Amino acid sequence: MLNAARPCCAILSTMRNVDALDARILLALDADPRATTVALADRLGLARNTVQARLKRLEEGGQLREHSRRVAPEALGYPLLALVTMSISQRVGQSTREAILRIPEVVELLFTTGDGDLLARVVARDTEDLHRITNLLLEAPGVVRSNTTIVLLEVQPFSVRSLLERHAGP
Amino acid sequence: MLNAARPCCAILSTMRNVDALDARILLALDADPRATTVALADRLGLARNTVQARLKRLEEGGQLREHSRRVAPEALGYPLLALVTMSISQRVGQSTREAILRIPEVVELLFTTGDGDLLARVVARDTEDLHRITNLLLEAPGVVRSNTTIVLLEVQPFSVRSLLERHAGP
DNA sequence: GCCGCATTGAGCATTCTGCTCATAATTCCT
DNA sequence: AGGAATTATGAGCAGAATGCTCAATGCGGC
Repeated sequence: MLNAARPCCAILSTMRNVDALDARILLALDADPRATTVALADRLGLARNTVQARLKRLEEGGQLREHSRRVAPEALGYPLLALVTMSISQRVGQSTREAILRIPEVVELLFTTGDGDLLARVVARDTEDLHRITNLLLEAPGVVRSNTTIVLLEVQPFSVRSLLERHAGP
Repeated sequence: MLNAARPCCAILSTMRNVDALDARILLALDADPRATTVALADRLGLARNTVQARLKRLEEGGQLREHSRRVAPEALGYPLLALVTMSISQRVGQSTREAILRIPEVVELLFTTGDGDLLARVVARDTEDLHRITNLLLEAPGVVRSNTTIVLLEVQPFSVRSLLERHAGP
């Protein structure tokens, strides 16, 4: 898991983009994730073989990410969501990120521009739990400053449906 | 889609938490998202009926979110990822969030504590595209200030696998 | 016009699903 | 400990889906 890091753009070269048909299939899957290939083909007016081949390509081609993306952290007992920006003092080696990624409550970790160098998305059981986790973060080698922002409301949880809809065409 | 907003905690009351067995099933699904129920049952040493019932409950109980969470925006032609924090001047009504959510490139929208009131996760085709989108955001009613941070590297893309592993027990 | 690529339709053996029911095994409550 | 409720298991069965192959049919680029 520690070497899951990847530059945002390097993928583009290897990764074949999804076209309008792929987008339509993914949207149909969005409406009913457990739909069978046949059901999707019916709904979209496509041949079963087409949907089957497309889906296989999407899964094998890396356009689809891991399934745990769909699991709601609340359901695991972590109703609190926070964003922690951190500044790194020294040249950041593997050690810093490894230390941070060893914390299970860190569900996402990004290098960013701007005032902070690192942004961690953290889930917690409650505020006390969050305090414990931010302390853990500050103990990671090279982390000199941290700033915690609590998420009050997920107005729109992560979703690329709007992009898919645009991609799917009219 | 506009009314997908939900308080972080209200769910907990309705939502039955996933237990260790659920977590193991979800982890197995993570390893092979297209695995059949029978295959999962075999791998986990469970009865087919058990896995079938559990999965049905997870899907129907809201513990699993939409499928498009798994789609990589890069594959749709949006290699750039940015975080835009915004300050809201007036009492923010529906109009502000609706205006923002009408922008397809906004893939996530959060109300937060701290210096900004709103945080938008935005994907873009390139920096010029990002500039266009941030201007769109500033045109939304009530948005007075914005601060854009570019994501340089996704060290760890969103994943709750570590939480699942802890939940699954030893 | 020709070639490569994707879609389509068909067929077939195997596997899976959805469903029900009855029987253990667990957990929870008193 | 006793008993009840929930959960897991095993079996069975008709119908449906899958994985696979092959041949035919578009469709765009050169």
